[in-house]
Amino acid sequence: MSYPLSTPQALRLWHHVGLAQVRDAEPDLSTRQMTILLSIYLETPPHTVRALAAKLDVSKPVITRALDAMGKLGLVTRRRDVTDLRNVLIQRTVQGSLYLERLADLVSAKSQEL
Amino acid sequence: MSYPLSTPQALRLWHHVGLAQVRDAEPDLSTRQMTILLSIYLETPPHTVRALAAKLDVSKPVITRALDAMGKLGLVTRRRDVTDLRNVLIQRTVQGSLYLERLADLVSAKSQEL
DNA sequence: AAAGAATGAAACGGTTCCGAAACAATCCTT
DNA sequence: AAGGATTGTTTCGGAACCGTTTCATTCTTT
Repeated sequence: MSYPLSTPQALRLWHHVGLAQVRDAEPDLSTRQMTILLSIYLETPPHTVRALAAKLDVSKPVITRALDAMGKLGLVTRRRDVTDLRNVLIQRTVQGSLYLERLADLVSAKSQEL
Repeated sequence: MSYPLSTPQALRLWHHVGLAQVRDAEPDLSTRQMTILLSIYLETPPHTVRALAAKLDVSKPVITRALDAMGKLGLVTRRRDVTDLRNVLIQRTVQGSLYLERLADLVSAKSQEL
């Protein structure tokens, strides 16, 4: 996969994936939440609130609240850092992995039908 | 572009695009709004509230409110149907085209860096 | 040990979104 | 012309999100 997507291909891909998400009425994550979730699962740990806030260029409360929401959905967990009790380490869950796997399958499948 | 994206490629693409959107602090559209916008611009007119609601499998007020929000941003316009005054025809705008063009460029560019 | 820095969470007020129901306007049928 | 159907909007109470500020806890420096 080294070919860039053309303009209409990119839009169609976004459209198809969006349609599937909206129709399936899944627990719809916001763009911010989704991006945070992907950062947690794609980049190497450890993940802290502060580091995520810096990477996304948002305030810390934004991260805290997103973690609250996604924690309620079982997509991430929090645990205090033993070496520095101020820190909170964000951890992945099986459910979160499955959620992103489904998203990836969706994107992958739709990218074929262009 | 006939190769399907692999699972990690798909997630990385979503991540990169999300990062760019979150950081640029654009007028962030929800998944629903974005999908509605894409439906309007990718599919052949005419577009009515009812037809969009049926296609996305959501209620009509969802469409109405999304159109309100996006209309305020100048991304779409509404006009009454002359042949049936009950209908509202949703129309594209220059600003909406530019918005989606930017999104497509973003996706296109990121799809290259995989 | 005390003062300051750093981390994450909570509080606050305001805005936006949601689903469901009720509504006004227009069309269609008879 | 009248009753019913259709279309899009509005209203209502409730929930979620936002930015900013404040707070509690923990670490670090002196």
